[in-house]
Amino acid sequence: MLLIHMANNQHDPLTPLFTALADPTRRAVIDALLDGPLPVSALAEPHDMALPSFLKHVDKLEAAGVITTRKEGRVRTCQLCAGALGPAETWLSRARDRWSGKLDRLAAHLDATTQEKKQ
Amino acid sequence: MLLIHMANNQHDPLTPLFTALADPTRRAVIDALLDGPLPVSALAEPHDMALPSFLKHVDKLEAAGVITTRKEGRVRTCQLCAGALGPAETWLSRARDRWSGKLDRLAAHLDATTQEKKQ
DNA sequence: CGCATAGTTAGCCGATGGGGTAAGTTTCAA
DNA sequence: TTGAAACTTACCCCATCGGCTAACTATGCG
Repeated sequence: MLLIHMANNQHDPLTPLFTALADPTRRAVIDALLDGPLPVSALAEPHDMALPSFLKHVDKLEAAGVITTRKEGRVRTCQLCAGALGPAETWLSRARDRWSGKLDRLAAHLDATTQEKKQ
Repeated sequence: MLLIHMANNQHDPLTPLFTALADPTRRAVIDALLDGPLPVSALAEPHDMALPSFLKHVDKLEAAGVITTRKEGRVRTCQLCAGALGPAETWLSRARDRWSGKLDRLAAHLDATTQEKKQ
């Protein structure tokens, strides 16, 4: 089936993307980076967590393509990837569109039924 | 800190929501339900998976508040909850807004700098 | 040089995730 | 009343997740 094929497709960006978003720490990191690039230590500071634990989140965000990092000297600076969240937003808005379309068709059907009964 | 407090907050709907979306099988279920309610067996049919395994996905979608189910006789019918995906879409669109706002401010700053150099 | 800073690597831990089987329950229909 | 259909429950399996500590590397600074 089509859906299954798509789901098994290696190029599906949605699973790692939604997985990246499914953690409060990682969402907070994204949130912090919306104001501009930051080094790992600055990102980690508000989180009551050991650095290696925090680094796993950073690595996961990078693996999901949500952020990029570059190292200058000792400092690893993290930056959001423009448009990285797009596929997630697109999937959700398409779902909403199909859903409201279905509600419209339901309304149309009810109208038609009402018309029939009036006849 | 504010972010930390929000993250620990029990009422955060985003983590279960994004978690629900972070699996291709569950996204396919949502997709199927966009055309209207369906019984579990009909939902499960296209997926090459044992029913108890599939049921776990249904349960997780229900726990995340994405779907509701009601049982009539032997048949458990699943239905999307209207607006359930809203918080996810809202979070993403707010992120996009802040991101583009930041780009606007950057552009403004570059403009100002250019003006200064011209003086 | 010597020491602090900023990451990194390696490995441990308990919990959860996504799959499976086997067997039980409830309902419908012949 | 018997049997199939449609779940449901109870368990097992192994991989991954999200946290930890300890020890290591590499860079900047006085």
